[in-house]
Amino acid sequence: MSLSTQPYKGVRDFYPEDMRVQNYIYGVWARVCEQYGYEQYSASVLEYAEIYEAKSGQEIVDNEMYTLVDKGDRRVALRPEMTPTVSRMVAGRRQELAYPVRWYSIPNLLRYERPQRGRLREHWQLNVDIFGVSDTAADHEIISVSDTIMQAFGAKRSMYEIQVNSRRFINFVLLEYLGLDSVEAHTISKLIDKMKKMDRSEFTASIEAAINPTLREAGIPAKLLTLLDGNGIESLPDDLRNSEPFHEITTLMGLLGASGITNARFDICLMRGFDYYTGIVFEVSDLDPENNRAMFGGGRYDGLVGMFGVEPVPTVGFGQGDVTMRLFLETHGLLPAQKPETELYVALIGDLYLKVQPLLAELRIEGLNCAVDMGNRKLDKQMKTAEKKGVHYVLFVGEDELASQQYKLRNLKTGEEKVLSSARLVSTIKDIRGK
RNA sequence: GCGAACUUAGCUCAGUUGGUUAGAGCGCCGGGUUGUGGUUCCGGAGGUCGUGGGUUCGAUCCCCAUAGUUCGCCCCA
Repeated sequence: MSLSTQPYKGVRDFYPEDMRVQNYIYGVWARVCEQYGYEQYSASVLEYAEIYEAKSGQEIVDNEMYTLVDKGDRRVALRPEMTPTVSRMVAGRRQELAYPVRWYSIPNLLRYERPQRGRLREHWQLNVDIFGVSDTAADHEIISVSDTIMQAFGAKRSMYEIQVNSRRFINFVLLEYLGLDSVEAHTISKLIDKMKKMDRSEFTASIEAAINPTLREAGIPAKLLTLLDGNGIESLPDDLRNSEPFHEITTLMGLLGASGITNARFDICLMRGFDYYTGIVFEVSDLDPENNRAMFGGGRYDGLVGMFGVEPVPTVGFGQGDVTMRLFLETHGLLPAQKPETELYVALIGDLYLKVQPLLAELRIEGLNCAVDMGNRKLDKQMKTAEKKGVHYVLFVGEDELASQQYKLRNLKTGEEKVLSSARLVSTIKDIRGK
């Protein structure tokens, strides 16, 4: 039987050219996070299955989680998200950490799903969280980080939009303002979440069906629909706009405006999938009609750390997946060409593998990444290899060059050749690096 | 988990209304005599037509199953 060369369903192989793109994305993520003072952490892909059962969306736990039983009968999961892990880690050291704790990580996450465009079974997801701050400033900083990341990737404000809402506000609207009970409110919030995908009559009917007859006759469904159809803060009734739960939205929008984030807007229909959000939620969407989708998002989840039996720690965070980010960059032509790490390919004229070693060592100590050809091959083959690898420079080394210590350097892009000493060679390539 | 489309060479795809040795372009390998690639010329390798069954004298083509990919639902990054 011959083995398949395909990777497991829904996961990717990263060949060197793919890895360059991944590293570019990870690099932008890490740089922006560190600019804001976030520190990197990591953890194992294996977790006790229980920690997801308390708080992740039930759908994920029931149908999409990779679980196994180990030899000690422990129920183990391959993590489907990072938030429970980081909450566990913070809970474990809650007394010794210096708050506010600002942490980021780029873990791989696994979910047993049907693979589709922008959605695989394994992806790498930037997770950025700030712990210990109840103030809206933390919500503002988290959204600023995600916006700065978009800017760092070269996105224009016309390419994406940031929707903002608040779970606390939505609960106030559904429970206090409309008078629903908590079961109805939960059903309604799930319906609102998929409103844009349903057709209008189906949505209206579902809303009516989810509300008890007394309230239905009191005109509550119509009141709700009017709210949902409203556009932005201005269309909200005064008693909602002036309500206490809405204050944090007003404050947050003010902070975002002051930061020059002009493409943020309040959206009463934004819900987010996870049940653990307790306050502000936000989502970043691609505005390109070719790729019109929610790319990533996050929000406040003040209750999660407390699930580990300790005092609660207020938290805001977001997660951004590599697959959707890459789709965004490709859709908008923002992915820069990636250069290979190897800068110099050393072609040997004659059986000089041993004799060239001192030169290679010198070049490497000086900081050049150089690969040497092997097997005493014909020169045209050696050059073809360099060209195919995308290496920009070839250095020709034969007996004469080793004797004179003057080497011929060829720029494969331009065809230009120079005869240089090793020191000049190093400075020549270093000069061009930045360009 | 549900519905649909697709799967022919390394890649992108033709093709056979079921019939002897299945094609193209690009790529790959070798050569054009010994120190120069990306252009050009010559030659070559490579496919049990996704896999497993069935129908048939005969299947890459028809039927069934299965795997993978893609699209939608669900859910979400």
